[in-house]
Amino acid sequence: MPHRKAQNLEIDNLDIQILSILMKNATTPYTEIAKDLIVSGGTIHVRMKKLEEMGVIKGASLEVNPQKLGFDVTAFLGIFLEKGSQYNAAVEKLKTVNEIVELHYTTGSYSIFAKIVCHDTNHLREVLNEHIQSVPGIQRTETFISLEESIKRQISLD
Amino acid sequence: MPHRKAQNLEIDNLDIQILSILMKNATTPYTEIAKDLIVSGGTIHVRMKKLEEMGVIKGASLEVNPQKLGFDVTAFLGIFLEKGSQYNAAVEKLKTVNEIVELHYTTGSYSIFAKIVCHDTNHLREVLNEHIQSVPGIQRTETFISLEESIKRQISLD
DNA sequence: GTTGAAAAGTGCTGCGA
DNA sequence: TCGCAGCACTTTTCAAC
Repeated sequence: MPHRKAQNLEIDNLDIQILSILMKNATTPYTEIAKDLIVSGGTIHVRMKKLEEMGVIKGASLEVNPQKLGFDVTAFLGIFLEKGSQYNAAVEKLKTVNEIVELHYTTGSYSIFAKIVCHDTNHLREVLNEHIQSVPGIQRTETFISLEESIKRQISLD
Repeated sequence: MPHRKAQNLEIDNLDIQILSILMKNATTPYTEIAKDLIVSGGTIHVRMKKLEEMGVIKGASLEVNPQKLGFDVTAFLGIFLEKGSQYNAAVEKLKTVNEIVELHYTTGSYSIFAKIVCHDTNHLREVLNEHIQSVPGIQRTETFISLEESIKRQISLD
């Protein structure tokens, strides 16, 4: 097996600054970032490639406004499992429920914590009754409907 | 005031298909989308501009892996307020807490529901004690630490 | 509203320091 | 390892359908 190509796998201050700019606006041109940070465009490119290889960058995604697309109800679900060992099987079932956008295995009162986006309250009730509470192992759920999303942002690297 | 420029402000099937592709990978070139949907590149551009003006598209953001940047602890907080009327004042204070990435005004047991990302459990405790529980109007909080994020995706438009 | 091509700008790949 | 310059590609614009 050949020796792995030596390369710097640490994240330095320049990397952090690049990420910080792109996390606010992923469409910022490399040339503009380069100008701001007083380095060449090629350097930005090399750093981005390194960060991608390291797995720091998972990709870029388009942020849409769900309400404008007819998704008016965002809710959080606390899910109780009969036994913790049923987690993996339950998650596999829940992955097929498209309305679930986020799902965590958590400490505290609930076993599973999920975020769900639906068209309206009827749609929410339908998903809860027909697709979630029917999953084997799921005992009961508690629903928290979001009336207002006041903060939505990325982690700050500063 | 001049007459507003007439333009189609409805979202049709083509718009949905464009959004669907870009929500999976925001870096897909317009030319490739155009080829897939059998329209010209110019059309994709016009539609995207319309969707931006309509506020359907909020922007594009880089997805990073928080763990690789030293953020190992994700948690959800259920926050109890003394009075619901203190919501706005409390949110203003909480906006200054950088570790909070998402905050909702919810129905159910809690008044406020927040998602928080920290370096480690000590950092989490510090933020809770010093920056959150000290906010006027906040009575107490319940913490759910995420041990595993099993689902993280966007809403499906299909 | 859509098309197709031209113009402007960006991303990528060597070579040199 | 970084910076510069040329090439390939994408985005953007615009006249015409």
